[in-house]
Amino acid sequence: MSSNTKEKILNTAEGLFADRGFNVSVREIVSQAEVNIAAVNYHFGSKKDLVLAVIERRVVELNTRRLTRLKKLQEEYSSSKQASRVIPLRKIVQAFISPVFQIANTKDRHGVVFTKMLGRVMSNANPQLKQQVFSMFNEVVKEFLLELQKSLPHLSAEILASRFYFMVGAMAHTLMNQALPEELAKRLPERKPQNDLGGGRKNDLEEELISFICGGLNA
Amino acid sequence: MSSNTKEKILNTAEGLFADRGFNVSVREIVSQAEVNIAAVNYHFGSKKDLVLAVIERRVVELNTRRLTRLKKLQEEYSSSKQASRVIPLRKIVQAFISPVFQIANTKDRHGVVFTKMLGRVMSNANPQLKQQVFSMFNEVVKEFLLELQKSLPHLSAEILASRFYFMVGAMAHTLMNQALPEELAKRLPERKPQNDLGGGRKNDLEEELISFICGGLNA
DNA sequence: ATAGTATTCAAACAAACGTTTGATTTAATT
DNA sequence: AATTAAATCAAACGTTTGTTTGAATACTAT
Repeated sequence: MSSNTKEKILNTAEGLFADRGFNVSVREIVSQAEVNIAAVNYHFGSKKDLVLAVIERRVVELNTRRLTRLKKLQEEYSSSKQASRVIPLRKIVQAFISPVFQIANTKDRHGVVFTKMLGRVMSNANPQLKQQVFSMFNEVVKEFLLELQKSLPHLSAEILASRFYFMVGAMAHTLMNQALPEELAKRLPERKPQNDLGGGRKNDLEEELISFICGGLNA
Repeated sequence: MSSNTKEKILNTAEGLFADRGFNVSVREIVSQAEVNIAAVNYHFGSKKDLVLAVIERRVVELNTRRLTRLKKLQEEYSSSKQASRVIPLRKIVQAFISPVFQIANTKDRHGVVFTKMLGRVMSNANPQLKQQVFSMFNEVVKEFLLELQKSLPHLSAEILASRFYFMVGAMAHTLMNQALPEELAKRLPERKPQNDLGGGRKNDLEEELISFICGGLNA
């Protein structure tokens, strides 16, 4: 069995990137991972390549999850049994958004770390890194845009692209700071709780985000 | 008349922060501003304080613009002549979003710079900076949340806070990279142009964003 | 004009950065 | 057991970072 130094670095770096952005020093990473300072350059070549490796590991998983769900929807709604061959908007949005929260909830503690890091990626300043990461999402974005276009035929390509972009923005911002909405709520006077009887409403951020996006997409 | 060194630093720093984030070096700022390296610490104390000064200068202006528009709406709709005393949702959202684009369009070249920098602030990693900047928005957020609550009385405080948060996310992401939507549109097959006759539709990002947000808020 | 304050300047500071080195230890191969 | 390759280590490399210094210049007030 090979050493676990490489994975220790990947996991530790991911956690630090999530919390403090990609400007954490190599020294801090190796210190928390309890490995030697030279290990990063030995195993990854450079810090830049480490950043890419950390991101790519999760993006690959996210891409397959998203595409799998989309393919399943496509098969389901292309069957002749269905009255309409168009996939409902909410289903598409769910296929795009849910995998992110799935990874966050089902995995170990690294899950929520991933979502925060992903949010950091989407709003990063470095144009090089941005370009490289965006290219990782290329195929998925193309597939979802084409499918969204079928469900929203009244929208022009430009407007649909803009709204897709707003969707990504709302998602990225939500991923990056999941504690803020609760703080904001404190500034408002309390309302009578609704659906607290038998509904069992989860009131989680995921469903809220999906509803918001669907409302925005077919505004 | 006092020297313009201080303002040269503020303007140059703002442009660099917008393009490349807040990690640009002091040396690069003073080099582009054509002032001495010691000027930053002399006029602002530290780089951190420079960052805050750059941000605060614009946030103050944005806050007053937003609150002015909101107050005007409140007066307008609290007058007894109006049938309903509730401000329409879109008016509130416009009062929140439009000032950002106003500054971007009416000012000189620094306008669009400001919007990009503001987007960087909203999705910044540094928790200290985030805290300080968010406190600058405290009053405005409170005022708008209270007014939104009147226009969306069926939403609980938590859900409204979440959606307000989504709105800020979509806006911040849009401000940070205004070129991306057009690139996304290229990936879609072209549609027949609509409303190209007499409508004179501007099809600008601002109206699109507002529509998206309104759709999301009352989903 | 003179004194005093405010500003600018070249130079240097210590600290932190990513990376490299060469020796040493561990693991795999023959 | 001997040989080769892989991995880890302490130490140092050369840059870049934000900041400070003290002298020189510009401005203001008397």
